[in-house]
Amino acid sequence: MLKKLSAEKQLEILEIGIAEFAEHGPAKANINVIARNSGVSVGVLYKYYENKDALFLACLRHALTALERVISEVFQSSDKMLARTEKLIRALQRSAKEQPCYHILYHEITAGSCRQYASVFAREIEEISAAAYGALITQAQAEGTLRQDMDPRMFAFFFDNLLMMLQFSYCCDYYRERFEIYCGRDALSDDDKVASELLKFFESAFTTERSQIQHQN
Amino acid sequence: MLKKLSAEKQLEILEIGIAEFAEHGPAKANINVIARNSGVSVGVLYKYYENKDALFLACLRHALTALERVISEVFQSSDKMLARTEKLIRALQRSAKEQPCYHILYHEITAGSCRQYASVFAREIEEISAAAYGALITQAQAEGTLRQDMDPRMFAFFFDNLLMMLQFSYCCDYYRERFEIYCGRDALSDDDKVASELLKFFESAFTTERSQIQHQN
Amino acid sequence: MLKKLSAEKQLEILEIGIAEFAEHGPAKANINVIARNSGVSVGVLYKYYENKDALFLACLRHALTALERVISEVFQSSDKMLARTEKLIRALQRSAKEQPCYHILYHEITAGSCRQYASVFAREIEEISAAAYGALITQAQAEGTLRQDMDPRMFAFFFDNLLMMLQFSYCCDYYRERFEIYCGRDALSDDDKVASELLKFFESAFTTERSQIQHQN
Amino acid sequence: MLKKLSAEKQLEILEIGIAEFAEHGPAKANINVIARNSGVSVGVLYKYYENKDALFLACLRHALTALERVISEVFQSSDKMLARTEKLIRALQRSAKEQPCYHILYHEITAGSCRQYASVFAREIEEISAAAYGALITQAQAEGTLRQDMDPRMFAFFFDNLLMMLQFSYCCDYYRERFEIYCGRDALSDDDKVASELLKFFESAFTTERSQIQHQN
DNA sequence: GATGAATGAGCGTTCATTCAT
DNA sequence: AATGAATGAACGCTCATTCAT
Repeated sequence: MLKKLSAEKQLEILEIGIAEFAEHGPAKANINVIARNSGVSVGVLYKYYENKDALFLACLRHALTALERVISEVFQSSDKMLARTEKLIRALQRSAKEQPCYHILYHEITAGSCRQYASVFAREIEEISAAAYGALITQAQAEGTLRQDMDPRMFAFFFDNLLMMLQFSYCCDYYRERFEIYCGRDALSDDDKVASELLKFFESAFTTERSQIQHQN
Repeated sequence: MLKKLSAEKQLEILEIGIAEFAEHGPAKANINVIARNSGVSVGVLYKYYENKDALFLACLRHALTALERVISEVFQSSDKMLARTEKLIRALQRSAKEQPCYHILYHEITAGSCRQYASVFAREIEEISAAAYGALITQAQAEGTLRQDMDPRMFAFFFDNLLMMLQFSYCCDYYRERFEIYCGRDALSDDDKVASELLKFFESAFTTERSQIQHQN
Repeated sequence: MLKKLSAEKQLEILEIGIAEFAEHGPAKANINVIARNSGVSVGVLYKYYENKDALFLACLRHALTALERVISEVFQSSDKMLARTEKLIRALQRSAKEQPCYHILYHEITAGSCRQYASVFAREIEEISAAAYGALITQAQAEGTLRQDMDPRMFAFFFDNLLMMLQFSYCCDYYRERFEIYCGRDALSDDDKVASELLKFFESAFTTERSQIQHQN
Repeated sequence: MLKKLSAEKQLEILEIGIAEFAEHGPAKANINVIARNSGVSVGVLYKYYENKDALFLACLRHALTALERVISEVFQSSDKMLARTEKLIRALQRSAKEQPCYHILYHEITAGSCRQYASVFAREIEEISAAAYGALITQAQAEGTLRQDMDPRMFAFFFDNLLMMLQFSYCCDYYRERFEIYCGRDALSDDDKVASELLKFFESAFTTERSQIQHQN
């Protein structure tokens, strides 16, 4: 369906759309505003996207693709679990600050206004990371670098929960505010501190069992 | 706010409102539907609540008060850290299943459509739990039941992150779907398993440091 | 669904609607104009009629009911065929001049823009008159006041064709123009002449057969 | 009007336009669809036709010219009134089945959406046939093959009314449905029956007067 | 000249809010 | 005070028309 609109224009529409949808949510976002801000007419929007919903989904997909790229880059490396985790944390911190709207939009799918897409998108998005994390963790357990006594899938789940909350804490208004309340006004800027603290939190979870066994002896 | 409507009616309005706002999100929720379902006229709604926003906030406050009660009940006890954590997990599991809309509404504040209330509500809601968790953790560190090498506020933050994600995973469509993807179709019903796994994850974080020091030796 | 709007207001909306739909056709008729001209808000229109289509159908039904009344009044009488036909012609002439829009709307159903309702409305409207005319004609044949050698249904069909064209010729712009071209500028005002000529045309069709048989002898 | 487009292309545009206008009515017909289906750009359409209206009128004129040809072919012959009438009926039946859209378009001018062209087109189209029929009838009366006691113009009018309704009954959805209701499901296919019955109806009108005089004696 | 992407006025429809009863 | 009918601004979407290429 996309044909002639210059690639940059297409991208601009998506970027503007992402900003609008992220700012007001899919329900309150205004198609006419997106058109105006993109410097195109509504007609163009409707030439390329069947309706508001379709445009929203296109914005979403664009944002998610970018986020996936961030994650998958980290997964290219052959680092050990902890090193990789640190890279992941750093990448999310950077990305959430550089492209907050992408992460906000990701968060938006979890809200009620997107209820209709919930199951479709959950499968599309989370299945990938669930599999990646699950595999990583199973492998780590096999190598003995991760405690043996936890369900790897649940471990992956808690692991990703912390990462999701981390990214949202850098860009979603409410979570950012909460972040400051919990960790102090500087938390948002002191990425090193946050990264190292989260890493410590993870680290213990990774390695405790053996030590606990020692401890019990 | 006037005071003539019977207490039950007021409550009913709030309950119905919570259901409607939770189902459709604040933007798409329909005031006229709330009135009809509550068995009152829109006129009454506007007598008691200045506008849709005000009604939403009232519903929100009602839901949050109930959630706070759940938490604070757990905090009444003088249990040790781990025991208390388990109680918290169990309470959240139960509450998220019994009153999903309350939790959904809580989640809704974090979405873009509520951007305007973000900072106000974050303070109102999170300051309490942040303080409670922070105090608990500081105390636990003092007592030696919690590792010393972590920032207590950050620790509280990660701790609460996991609990928030837990509650959302039981009632918000997207998170529930994701929960199943990560942990399997039975995760939603096997509360014991989830509770024990999350507890293990926490436990290690609580106690690792000493053992790691041992480990380093 | 109709509940509180005063009966007169309801009627006014229908009348204004009929005028608007008759003037511009269903596709070009403007809901906001109908609302404005009726002295109500669009909201009211949409409270009583689900959408433009539903309003159009309501207008149509209103007009058709009035037209049916005109016809059925003529059919109350126990006149002979010819007398009744004359009454019918006169009634249609009068009605088409007094309430042109009703007839125009009836004509509108036959146009392409109403294609979707064609079969439903044809059954609803024409079945009644087809049956009435058919019965009348069969009876007339039995009584010997009508030629025997014609299919009564086809006879009824041609009979009604002439009456339909007659009514349209008094109110639909094109047909009126055509009427004048065929019959002269005065035709539109000289109802007596038109009635008597049409009657003569019918009369011969009613009674020819016997005489033709005589003729053939 | 420019003259560069190949004659075939011009014709194709008109044919496609006729189909589109006939199917959806002038108001809902879509210029862009006509362009696409014709294999030309909208730009070309607007080069040759000032606007949608002009294109519609061109389609109309094309359709009407074809219909006139059908009629005028019948009028070439030097048949007697009845024979000629039969030929006319047959020609209309055939044409209405072979090129339904042409007849549908003709019918469309009579609808409200074409109100603006009513008088112009009525003159253009009906004056010719009115004159032809009028002359024919006057001549027939002079020859004594037609009853003397009727206004020839009115006679021509009723005569044409029946023919118009006949052609519409073969192609316009509503009229076709009505045709079946009046004359049975087979009427549409049994052209012979319809032609003969209509001819009988006419025949009597042509010749009644004398026989009635005889009858009165 | 031909193209068809782009335009944007215009309309159908919704629903938060008001106010006459 | 309570009602709920009525309001009308606002927004999604269409498509006749234009114009840069």
